[in-house]
Amino acid sequence: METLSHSEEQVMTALWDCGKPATRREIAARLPSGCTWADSTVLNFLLRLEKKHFVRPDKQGNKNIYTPLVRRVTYCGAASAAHLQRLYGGDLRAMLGALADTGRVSFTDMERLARYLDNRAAESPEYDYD
Amino acid sequence: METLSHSEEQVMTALWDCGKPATRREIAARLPSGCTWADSTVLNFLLRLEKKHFVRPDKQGNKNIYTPLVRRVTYCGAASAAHLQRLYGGDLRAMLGALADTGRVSFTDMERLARYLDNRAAESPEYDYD
DNA sequence: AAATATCTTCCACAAATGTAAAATAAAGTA
DNA sequence: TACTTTATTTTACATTTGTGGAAGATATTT
Repeated sequence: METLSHSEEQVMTALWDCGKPATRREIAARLPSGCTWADSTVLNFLLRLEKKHFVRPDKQGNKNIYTPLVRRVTYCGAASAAHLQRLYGGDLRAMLGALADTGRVSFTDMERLARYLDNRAAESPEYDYD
Repeated sequence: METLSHSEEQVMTALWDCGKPATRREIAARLPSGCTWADSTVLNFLLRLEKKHFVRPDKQGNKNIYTPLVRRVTYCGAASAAHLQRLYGGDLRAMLGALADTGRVSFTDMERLARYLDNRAAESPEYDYD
């Protein structure tokens, strides 16, 4: 799969967050609060995402409605797998440990996660492929 | 913290993997197997890492011995937190789900992880900061 | 010492990225 | 219809990244 820059990822994330095809204004509204990009900057990223076949713009009058062409879980899964490989050699526990140490992922989060994984384990034998 | 490019991250990862200060040859030997970088490419990345204060080269005769100046867990934790925020709005479960769906992280891995988290929860009350 | 092999640093250059102004087009409005 | 607003597309340009050759410095061998 084609790769995205961090900025492009943020725009895709905003679009995915919209939950349905969206205009550039709706997308911009979902960008992280601190974001100060000019209108044309956002539009330009959308152009580049179109070139990379990540979105399709549909003309509605003079406006564009953007539809994601890649599923979030597909792209993000691949990106996270690459990240995991590059930084931790694929060791998931190492990543979780590093995240915990930042303090930005709390013990409570981890606990919830553990419960989630336990459930997933119990209910989803289809993931047993190794 | 200063940010690194993917290539620079790979070089840092290789250095961290060495477990101790290392020469550029030792570092290069730890790069992912498929890597075809020319010698001067690796050296150049090390130069850039030096500019960014991620490594310190100590001359040993004409050779350089490179020492990491940033702890792996520090950099990787921050990088992963940023990744998590950018792609999943900070939702760790979403990331784990996406990873599981790639098939590159197996159910067994997840199970092991769940046990690890449970233990961490039991043994490390110092992580209870929220 | 001369020749040879190693190392590192400097330079170069194309491609990608971040950022946005200028140009163009379409739509709404006085 | 002429003016104003809003959208999109083009173009621009500095910075960073990926990649490695050329040049300079040090050591090793004959």
